[in-house]
Parts: sequence; C-alpha cells; structure tokens
Amino acid sequence: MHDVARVAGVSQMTVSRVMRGAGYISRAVREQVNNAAREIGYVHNRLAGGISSYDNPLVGVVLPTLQNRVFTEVLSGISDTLNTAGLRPVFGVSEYSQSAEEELVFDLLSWRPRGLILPGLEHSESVRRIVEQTGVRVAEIMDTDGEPMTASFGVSHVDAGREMATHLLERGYRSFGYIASQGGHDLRATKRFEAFASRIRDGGGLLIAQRMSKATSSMVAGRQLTMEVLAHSDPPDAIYYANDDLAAGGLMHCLANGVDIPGQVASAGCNGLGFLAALPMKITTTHTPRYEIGVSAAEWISTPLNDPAEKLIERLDTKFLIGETT
Amino acid sequence: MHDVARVAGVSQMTVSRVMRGAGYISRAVREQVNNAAREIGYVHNRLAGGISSYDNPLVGVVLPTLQNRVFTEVLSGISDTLNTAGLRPVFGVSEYSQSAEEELVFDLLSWRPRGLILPGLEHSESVRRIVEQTGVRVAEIMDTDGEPMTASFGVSHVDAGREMATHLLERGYRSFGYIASQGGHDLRATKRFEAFASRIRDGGGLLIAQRMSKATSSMVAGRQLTMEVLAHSDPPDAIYYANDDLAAGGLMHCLANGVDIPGQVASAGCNGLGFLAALPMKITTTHTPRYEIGVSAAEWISTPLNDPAEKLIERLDTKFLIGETT
DNA sequence: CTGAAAGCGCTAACAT
DNA sequence: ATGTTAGCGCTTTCAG
Repeated sequence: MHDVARVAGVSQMTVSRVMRGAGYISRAVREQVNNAAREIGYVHNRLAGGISSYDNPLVGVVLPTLQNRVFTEVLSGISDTLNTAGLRPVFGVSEYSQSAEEELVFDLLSWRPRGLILPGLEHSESVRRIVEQTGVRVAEIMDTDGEPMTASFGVSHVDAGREMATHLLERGYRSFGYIASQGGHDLRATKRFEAFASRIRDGGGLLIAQRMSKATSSMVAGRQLTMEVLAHSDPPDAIYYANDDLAAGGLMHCLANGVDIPGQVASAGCNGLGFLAALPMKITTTHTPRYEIGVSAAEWISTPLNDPAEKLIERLDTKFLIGETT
Repeated sequence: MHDVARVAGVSQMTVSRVMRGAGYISRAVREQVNNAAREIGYVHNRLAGGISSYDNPLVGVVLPTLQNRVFTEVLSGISDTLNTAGLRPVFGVSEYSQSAEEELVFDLLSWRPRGLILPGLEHSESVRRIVEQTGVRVAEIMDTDGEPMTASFGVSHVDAGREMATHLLERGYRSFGYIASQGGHDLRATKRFEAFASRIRDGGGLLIAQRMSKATSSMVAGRQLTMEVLAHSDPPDAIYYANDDLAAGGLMHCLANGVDIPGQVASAGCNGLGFLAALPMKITTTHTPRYEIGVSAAEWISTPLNDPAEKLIERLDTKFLIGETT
C-alpha cells in the first residue's frame, strides 16, 4: 500500500480509502490510485484490515452435509446473498455431529467473522457459551420449532409432519411405514416424524414399519428400504419418507416392480425438490423454501442490527403439495 | 493473548506457541495455557497471525455453480480434505462467468490464501496475470485437456465424448441428437460434445437435432427438451445428453409416454451420478470421479511443494458404464 | 524450552 | 478531500 501510494503520489491513507471505497476521494485521485495498484499488481490485504477495524467481511457457515441438495441449495442462497453484500463465506461441514460443529465454531471464530450461520437449534453447551462470550451474531437455520440463541430462519417441521399425517388419515390410510436416513442424526427429520407419528396415533392409525438407513439420504437408499418394507407379509397402506430423495427411490422401486401407487401403497416425501417435477408421477410432499432460508439468514447477517438483544424467529412458509401418490 | 499469558503466568509468546502448536512447550505449561484460555473464553485471532506470518490456513475456492451435484460433490471432497489438513475454504460462485471469476479471484486473494482452486482451464488474462504476479498456487480442476497455469486435476472430456460416440456408432446408431444446458457456458460439456460430434461425423453418423436450455442443468429441462427433440418428424436414433440429470429427465419422458428405450431412441449421459442406480433403467454414461478430483486438488494445495516451477497434470480415470439405454 | 523487542499491513481518530 | 499518528494482535527473530 505504501508502494501504491508512492507510485500514485498520494499518502498511504488515501490508498486505504480508495481500496475500501470509504470516505470522500476525488475522481482523479481515485483513478490514479487504481492505476498505480494495477500497475504494480497490488492486492488489498484484508487480514491486516480486519485486525485494525474489528469488522471484516467474513461469515462463518456450518452445514451438516454437502451430500444433500437441501443444504447445497441453502448454501447457494447464502453465497449469492453474501456475495451481493460484499461478504465472503468461510465454511465447514459438521457431518451432523455436535462435537464437530463445536470445533468448527471455534475455528471459524478465529477469523473474527461478522456472523455465524449454524444448522438447527441444537448445539453443545460449549458452543452456546462461546457464542455468548464473544457476542458473535448467530443465525440458526432450517428449524423454527424451538428457541434460537439470537435468530432463527426456517420452517416448522412439527407442522409439516402433522399436516402430512392429517392428509393421509383423511385419505383413509390407517397403517403406516416410515423410511429415513442419516441414522437419525437429522434432527429436523426426527421432529417431523414425531409430530407425524403422534397425529397418526391420535387419528387411530398404526405405525407398523420403520426403516432407517445409516447412510446419507439418496434415491438408492429409498429404493432399497422400500423394497424391504413392502416385502413384509402385511405391508403398510402408506409410507412417509424423511425426504424426497428417499420417496423418489421408493417410487422407482414401485415403477420397476409393477407396484400400484397409491393403490397398493401410498407415498409422501418432504422438501419439494425440483427434480420431482420430472418424475413420471407427482409425489405428495411438503415444499420447503431452502434457497430462501439461506437468503434470509444471510441478509440478516449482512444488515446492521438495531436491537441486538431482541430474538428473531423468521418462520418461512411451507407449501403442502398433493401429488398423485396419495 | 496478553490476558491469557497473565492468567497462565507465562509470556505472551508462549501462549502464541501453544495456540499454534509451534516450537517446544512443556506439557505442564501447555495445559496451564489451555486452561487459562478456556477460562477467559479466548479465541485465537488468525487475522493477526496471518499478517505477521505470511502463511495462513485459508484456501480460496471458486465454483461455477452450486446447483449442480457435480460441483457440490467436488466441493465436498475439497472441504473434507482441507478440513483434515487444518485448512479452511473460503469460496465464491462464478456462475460460469469469466468476469465474475476475475472479481472473485481478486477478492479471495485479499485473504492471502495458501492456494486457489479454480474450475476449468480457461481464465481471463487478468486472472492469469495476477496469479503470475502474486505467485499464488492454483489448482485448476475438472479438466485436463489443455495447459494448466501450474497444476490441473480432472478428467479428459475429449476422451469421454469420443468414447461415447464410438460406442453409439458400434451399436449401429447413425442419427443423433444432443441436449445440453447452461446455454453453452459449461466449457467441459462443450469439449465433450465437440469430440463426440467429430467422431460421429468421421464414423458416418449424422447430427440432426440439438437443443440447449439456457437454464441450469436439471431433470426437468432434460424431460422437456427430450419431448421437443422426439416431436420432430424424423427424430434421432440416439440422444447424447450433456449430463446425467438431463439424460434422466429424458428417461422419465420416455417412461411416462411409452417411448421404447433403446428401441425408438437410445440415450446416454455423463458423470455416473449415484442416483442413476435407483432409476428403473440403467443409463449409459461416463463416470467421473468428482469427489476424488476435489480431494486430489485439495491435497496438492495442502502439501508443501518441492519444485514450484514444475507443471502437474493429474488426469483421473473415467469409467465407461454401458447401461440398458443403448 | 521460554522471553523481549520489533514490526507485519492496515485503519481509527483526529487534524488540516 | 487528504495527511499524520498511534496501534490493532499476533509472529519473527534473536537472546538466553
């Protein structure tokens, strides 16, 4: 910066202002400086900036996985929004583990980010403590069924599960299967399922089959588990899947094996992923606004805060999509 | 750090050494320091570290999109590998635009990353110049058909396209369609297609239909474009799709409309995405090692370099998968 | 194995 | 609209 200043014939401070677009700089000087910078191949050093200003444009992002479209779509919304706001995401993947999340949070905080975006509302005590101590702004995403540390952006999984149960009961189904993945580490799926199961029982239904893959969610897992559930001597009338990938896999099993949907077995998923529209049969599902969740969380992080003490719960709308599989 | 030193009863320098795991520190002192840090809720500040040491554990990552599994799988490999090596990705999405990539590269360099991971081999002059000037290590990923700035990790798209053409010709197909997306901005897909088309012509085949969606790649786009291509008065014998999402969409169209595959029309994709295994019919495709590309690029960035001048082209193997659609 | 001094490259705060 | 001074929190270098 010193060198740029020399070449441009101004003070170092002026170069600093031009680089940051801060303060008032005359057009002529601004151009001189930019030219000088380009000439000597100068690249602004934000590490140094960050240490002086206590305000650097990084945002720490933790995701449970990159193997699930749901989260990459959220990340896409985050990335687009932060980019527009001049902020950069630095990120880590927790693999649905609270202890991995804890390590990540410490690591990300070492970059003095303007904010943190964390998945879900459940965090280790240690994470809660360090968030409290450092006062870093945290946006908790995906889930709004609970109390956030400061702000949450997501949907109600309890409502989604309950709504699906109600629909299936209304359609006359009485015996149910449930198929999930991630070995139960997906806490949002678990919330949906518990609300679903509770409503089913209240409505006189019976949950007669449950299958959980330890692997990451996929169509392949859904197809396999569906085959297993339907192989029972007394298979369920309807299967609730933890998500659309699994449900689509189930549909593929039925298509490939001549199982009549919804005649022999009804099926429903969750998320309303785009690819469902390409399948030969529309799957009943609950659409969740993944990209928008990322956008709203990132916008909140980008925006200067009025009352930092105030808790914010931004519950976005889900859309119940009745397809041809129920 | 000063405070931690006071609480632990050592010098600030000792705290610094403990935090970084550098130099020799006695077990006792190390524990004292760690306890003191925990007690007062100290979080290491790497910005300050980075400015003194010229060596901070960030890696800049640019991806063309997050809407395509191919790149999120690469990112997953990058993330896992960097995490293991104690490095952090900071990333941006270029939307397949060279000028957006250019801005991103400048922005990412301002964090003084240990390295950069960029998609493809085609970059703006400005990017090449700044890379040269700063001497930052760059791993160019996905493509190995060309000359990298310093190192590339990927597959040969030319070989993949040619291999597919050869296979289809051998199977007796003579008139072909091609379906793509991203409005031609996916330069790797274009390389595959050009090699494909050239071999087809050499083999006496005819390319009679081409469709390109401007949208991002998806099953929905594939289904739509396939419908359009097959609506022609003289539809092709076989359709080559730029990727599996499009090909799967095409399969769905045929399944839903009773079009016989490969009798009426054969189809082939590219990438060998996992979900293909769940479809009612195996699609012929070229498997590309996405995760592994991410891993090898990230490993290279993580490893201290012997001869920085030496160019490296790491071409990973593709696998030609003959399915039931050809 | 530990400490003291100097300074990394930038920006806040104030001055002009 | 631009310059001056002081210092951010750490690491390098050298000393012991």
